[in-house]
This record gives sequence, C-alpha cells and structure tokens, in this order.
Amino acid sequence: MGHENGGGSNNSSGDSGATGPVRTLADLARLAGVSTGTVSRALAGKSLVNAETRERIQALAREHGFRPNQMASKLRSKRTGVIGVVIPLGHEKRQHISDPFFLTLLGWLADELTESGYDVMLSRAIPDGTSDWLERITGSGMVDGVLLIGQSDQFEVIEAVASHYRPLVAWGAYREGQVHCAVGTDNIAGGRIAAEHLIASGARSLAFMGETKGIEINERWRGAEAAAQEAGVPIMRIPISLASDDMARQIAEAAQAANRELDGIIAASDLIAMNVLRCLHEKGRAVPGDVQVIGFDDLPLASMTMPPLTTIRQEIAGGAKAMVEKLKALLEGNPAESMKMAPRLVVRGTTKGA
Amino acid sequence: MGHENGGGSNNSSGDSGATGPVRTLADLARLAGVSTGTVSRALAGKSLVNAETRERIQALAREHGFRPNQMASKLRSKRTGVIGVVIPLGHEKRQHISDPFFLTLLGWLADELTESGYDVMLSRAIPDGTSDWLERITGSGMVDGVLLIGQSDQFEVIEAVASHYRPLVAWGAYREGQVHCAVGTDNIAGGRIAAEHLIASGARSLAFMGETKGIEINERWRGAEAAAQEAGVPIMRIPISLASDDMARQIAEAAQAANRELDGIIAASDLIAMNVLRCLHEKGRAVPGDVQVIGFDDLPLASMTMPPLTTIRQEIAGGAKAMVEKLKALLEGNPAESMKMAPRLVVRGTTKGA
DNA sequence: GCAGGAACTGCAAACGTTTGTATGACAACT
DNA sequence: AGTTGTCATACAAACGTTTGCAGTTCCTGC
Repeated sequence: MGHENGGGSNNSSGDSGATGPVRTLADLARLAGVSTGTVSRALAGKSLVNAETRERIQALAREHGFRPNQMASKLRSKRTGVIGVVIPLGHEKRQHISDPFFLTLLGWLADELTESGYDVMLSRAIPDGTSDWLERITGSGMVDGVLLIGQSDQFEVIEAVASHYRPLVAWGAYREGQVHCAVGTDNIAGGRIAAEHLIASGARSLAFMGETKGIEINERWRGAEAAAQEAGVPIMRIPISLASDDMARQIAEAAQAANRELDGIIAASDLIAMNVLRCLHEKGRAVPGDVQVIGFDDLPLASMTMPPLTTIRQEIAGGAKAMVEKLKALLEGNPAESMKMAPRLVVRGTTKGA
Repeated sequence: MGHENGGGSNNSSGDSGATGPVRTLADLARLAGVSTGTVSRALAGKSLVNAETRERIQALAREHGFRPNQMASKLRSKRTGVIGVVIPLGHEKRQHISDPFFLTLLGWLADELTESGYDVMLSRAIPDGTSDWLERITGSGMVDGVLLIGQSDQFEVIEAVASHYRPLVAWGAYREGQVHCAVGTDNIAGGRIAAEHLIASGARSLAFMGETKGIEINERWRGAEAAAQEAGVPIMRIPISLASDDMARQIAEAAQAANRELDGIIAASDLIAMNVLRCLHEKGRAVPGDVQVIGFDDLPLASMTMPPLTTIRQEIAGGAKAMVEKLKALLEGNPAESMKMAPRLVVRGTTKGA
C-alpha cells in the first residue's frame, strides 16, 4: 500500500522497454502475460479465473491505475449502470431546476441511487409538444431506467412512453388504470385536510394559491374546494406562477385585491407559503391572528420560517426510496405497483391549531 | 412532412416482409438502401452526403423512432458529451446531497451545462483516504470533464488528480500557485466584511459559528478573526456540524454556554444562520436588538427568514456560469485561470445596518 | 494406464457507431 | 477525347470491452 518504489520487483521505471501508460485490457494483458479475456474476468472478480492469477492482475491494475473503459464495457454488456433522473419543466417557461421541492427530491433520489450502485444522469427536459423529450432519453441506450421528478402536464406522453418502455417511475399522481408506475402523495386528501384544518381553526373565507395546470396541484385544489363546499365556506383560486420573481408580485396583487375578507390561505407549496408569509408581514397582517396560512410539502425550510409553517407533509425521503425500489423491481422484470402515500398535517405556528 | 402513408413510396406496412423494430444504423441502412456509413453521416447532418438522401434518411429515422446507440457512438468517437458533477462529502459523515448550498449550485450548474448541450452525471463521492474517489470518475472514460462542488478537505487529492487530468474545475478556494482551476468567493474578505459590519453596527462580542475544517469556512473564520482583532473586539469560534439534526442541538448548547455576553454572531453559512435565528427566538432574545446575526451565501431562502437575513452574498449563478465556461475552455485545450469573486454585503433585517 | 472430468485460459465474435480511404459516376476543362 | 476534379456513396477498420466456446492441463477414480 504505502511505498511502491524501492521494493525491487516492480517495474515502475525501466523494465522491458518503455511500457507506456496502461490504457486498455490488452495493455494489461500483455504486461501480465495472459489474454484480454482473462484480464477482463480477473478484474470482474469472477471465480472462473485462478485466484492467484486474479490477485496478480488486480495488483497490476492498481499499480498502473488502470480502469476499464466504461463506454466499451457498457456497449458490450448492454447495461449502463446509469439511471436518468428527468425534470420535466412542462408549462413553466422558466428554465430552472432550482425549485426547492425538486432539489430536495433529487437529493434523496441521488442518495438512494448511489447507495444502490447506480450513477445518476440528470436531465432537464423541456416538453415540446411531442414525446420526443422523453424518448430521447429512454431510447438512447444511455440509461438503464428513468425516474421522473413530477409529471408536469405531460401525463399522456408519459403513458405513451411507458407503454413500451418499462423501467420508468414517476413522482406524481396516480389515476385509475394508468400504465406507468407513479409514487406520490394523495393530493386530493392533502388539499382536503388543509382546508378542513383551516376551517376547524376558525377560517371563514379561504383562498388557494397556486397554478392548477399541473396534475398534482390541481388535485390539491380540488380537495380543498370540495372540503370548503361541504363546510359552506367560500374559497377562491388564485393562480401563482412558480417563477420566483413573478411570484412575489402576483401574491402582492392577489392579497391587495382580496384584501379584507380572507382569513385562510392554502398555499399549493411551501415555497408559495413562504412568499405569502413575507407578503402578509409587509402588509402588516398578523399570522395566524388575522390570516392563517398552510403550506404543502413540509420541506426542511418549512420549520424555519417565522412563525414556523403549518403544512401538509409529503414523505419525500420515503417516496424517493420507494421510487428507487420500484425501479429496481422493474429493471429485474418484475411488476411494480403505483403507490399513493397519505399526507399528514403538521401543525406549527401559522394556523391556530386544534 | 405531414402525412407519410398513402404516398406510395413508403413501406410503413407490409413491404419486404416484417421489418422488425429499427434498432441499429444497419437496419436503417437496409431500409434506405444505402450503407451504414451514409446513414451515420446523414443523421449527423454532415454535408458530405447528398441533401436529398439525407432528408430521406432523416425522415425514415423519424418515422421509425430510431435513435443511434449512445454507447457505441461514444466509444467510437471518444467523446461522451457528459460532464461529471461531483460532490465530495469529505469530513462530513452524513451522506447527504441535500445541503441547500450544494443543491443551489448544482441547479445552476445543471442549467448551464444542459444549455451548452452537455449531459450531467451526478456523483456523490466519499473520500477514502486515497485519490480513488476522484480518479474513479476521471479515469473511467465516462465523462469528458469534471466539476467539483466544493473542495472539502481534499485539496491535495484534487491537486494531484488535476496535474494529469486537465478538464476539471472546482468550486472553492484558490491558493497561490495551485494547478487546478477553482472558482469561488474571496472567503477571507467575506469573513472580514461580516465581522466589520457587525462591529460597525455596535457589536462588542462576536462568535463565529461553523466547523472550520473545510478550506472555505476556515478562510471565513480567519477573515473574521483578523477583523475582530484589529478592532480589539473579542471573537470566539464555535464548531457546528453540518448534519442538520445535530446542528440545532449544538447551537442551543453554544448559545447556552455563552449566554449573556454575545451580541454578534457570524454564521458560516445561511443554513447555520437560520438555525441560529430560530434558536435565539426560542430563547426569547431579540434580533437584531439583543443579538445581531449575519449569514454567508445569500441563498434564495435568506430573504425569507424573519427578520430577513443579513448575509454575505456569493455569486452562485455567476460562479456556475464561470465554472462551465472555464471547463469548456479546458476541454478545448485552452488554459483557464482560477477566479476569485468579491463577496458582497447584503444588509437585511438581522443586523442594525449602517 | 486411461477415460472422464474439473479447472483454467485463450480465441474470436460480437456490441453499434464513426471515419479515413477507395471507388464510381459524371461534368468540365484543355 | 483524355485528363482532372468534384461529388456521393460504399467499404472496412477501428473503439475497448464481455463472453460463449474450445482447448489445454492436470487430477481423480477405476
């Protein structure tokens, strides 16, 4: 391990002529006096090769810092060891991965995947009206499988691709009978819980803040709307773009317009909730005194706002783990069922609690 | 373009027997009645091939949803179009990519890289005492170049690898004469500015909160310490681990121990600052009335705390852009110089301002 | 002492591209 | 008309692995 030079048996300098850098199996084979096939097997640690020879070859490889070319290996073995993680930007024009929910999920996915020995290939995809954005990734032989961070408004495209490309798991909504495997939260229930909590805490006029074009947020809206109607409480919908600079302005305008009446705000995500909080603070409205606010996601930063944010928790870490497990099942040819996780109310300081 | 069937010249159904799925250039070549070489050139859009033939082949490819196998392509052309983005976890045992600074930088890097037509391969590397963690990535022929998100405590390893592997750019510190290209903030200046601002705003007893083993944070500490000494203000150093659950506890303990005297806290990062803020709030100490707090990074979430966080801004987006540009220069064989960006004080609500 | 296995190892054929060179056709110039 | 040149395409050699199959050696049991 420690010193290598000075030992004597090594040929680190001047042996049988200038042995250039060892770049290929063939080079190493020549050095070891065996065939490339044997070297390949030895490095793969297969038992087909004599233990002693294997050790010798591995030592030689280490000494010369040799690493087999992955492209060649992958081409031949038709297995890349790479999972594509794709973020469909969908309707959002702003071309950013920087959304904290995406990043959080990505972090957990990356952890799980590397844990399982996979490499992660990150792609930001901008749907273009065809299914090309996805098939470019699935069909290139570059990845063994694909993980989708969100469905955006591309449900049909994903279905179409999944019908002929098996190893694909998406974070998002599950609709009865869909073919692609999805892991996500029960957003309708989540929306409902949020509205019910607000109403139970005394809110009498609600607003839902979020752009409802994406499937998931649309479901949250529908859940909230249903709960409000059942309770006979008025609820309005205020679309908020996710592009962060617009967001503040839009929220300000919305708050302006609906100034007095509102006393309960359901934000479609924690990110929106944080902006709402700040906006209300600037307007001098007390939270939760004048207005109660509830978020969605329970990102790490939700507990750091002032007051800490009441929110609907999605099990992001658990979901990431499930996504990877299901993908692995699919890669092995086994079926994988979609999974809908129950959302959980986390009461903190922005609602009057129960 | 529009309809293809019914024209007559196409063989989309029933022609010369069941033309199975088109998987290789050879398949397509047979269909088009040309050689694989021509198909390859046609799909690459090279001018060596007759415009008409090229169109025909491209149309055929589209029709059959053919995509050339990337592994084969990359093997042959020795160019992968992939950039490895590596997060060295270094001294931190906790194996998480989820640090918000990392994720923010990663987001920008991914945006810049995909913009330039590169794919992004994400690796979480756990340094193991050797340089293997890095060479495994650089030496595998899997990526064209490597971007390091932070140097952790692996400065020497990075230097060693960079001496024989050119296309490598790191976010982090620049030391006189280093061989690897680094892009980062002048952390010493940043630490100094933070301390000076606190002192100018009336702080008389400072604390620096952060683990100073990593190069960058160590520099921030040195800058702050120097400024404090010059002003004759006492400053203490409180190591804070970055593992988020420990963090809160450690901060609470530290605050306990140094209870009364402290009136100025320099957090080594915004994340730490947010935890400090929350902790102080729980203890009932007013910010900035009793204690002033300043962060470092200016992450998006810095403006969302209550009160909004005064911090030292690093140009993360600009830095990401620079990293990618420098990497591209290196990939083209040109030299690339390290870059040290000036930090900027952003005064918000957690200090008494000036 | 010999047949029948084990246990290893070598050989060579893929994997699916890209690309340098050769070939053929046809136009243009002398 | 012969030569030169251009253009379009075919041919075939890489790229560096993995892996089925076929040897080779050596041992075991009869």
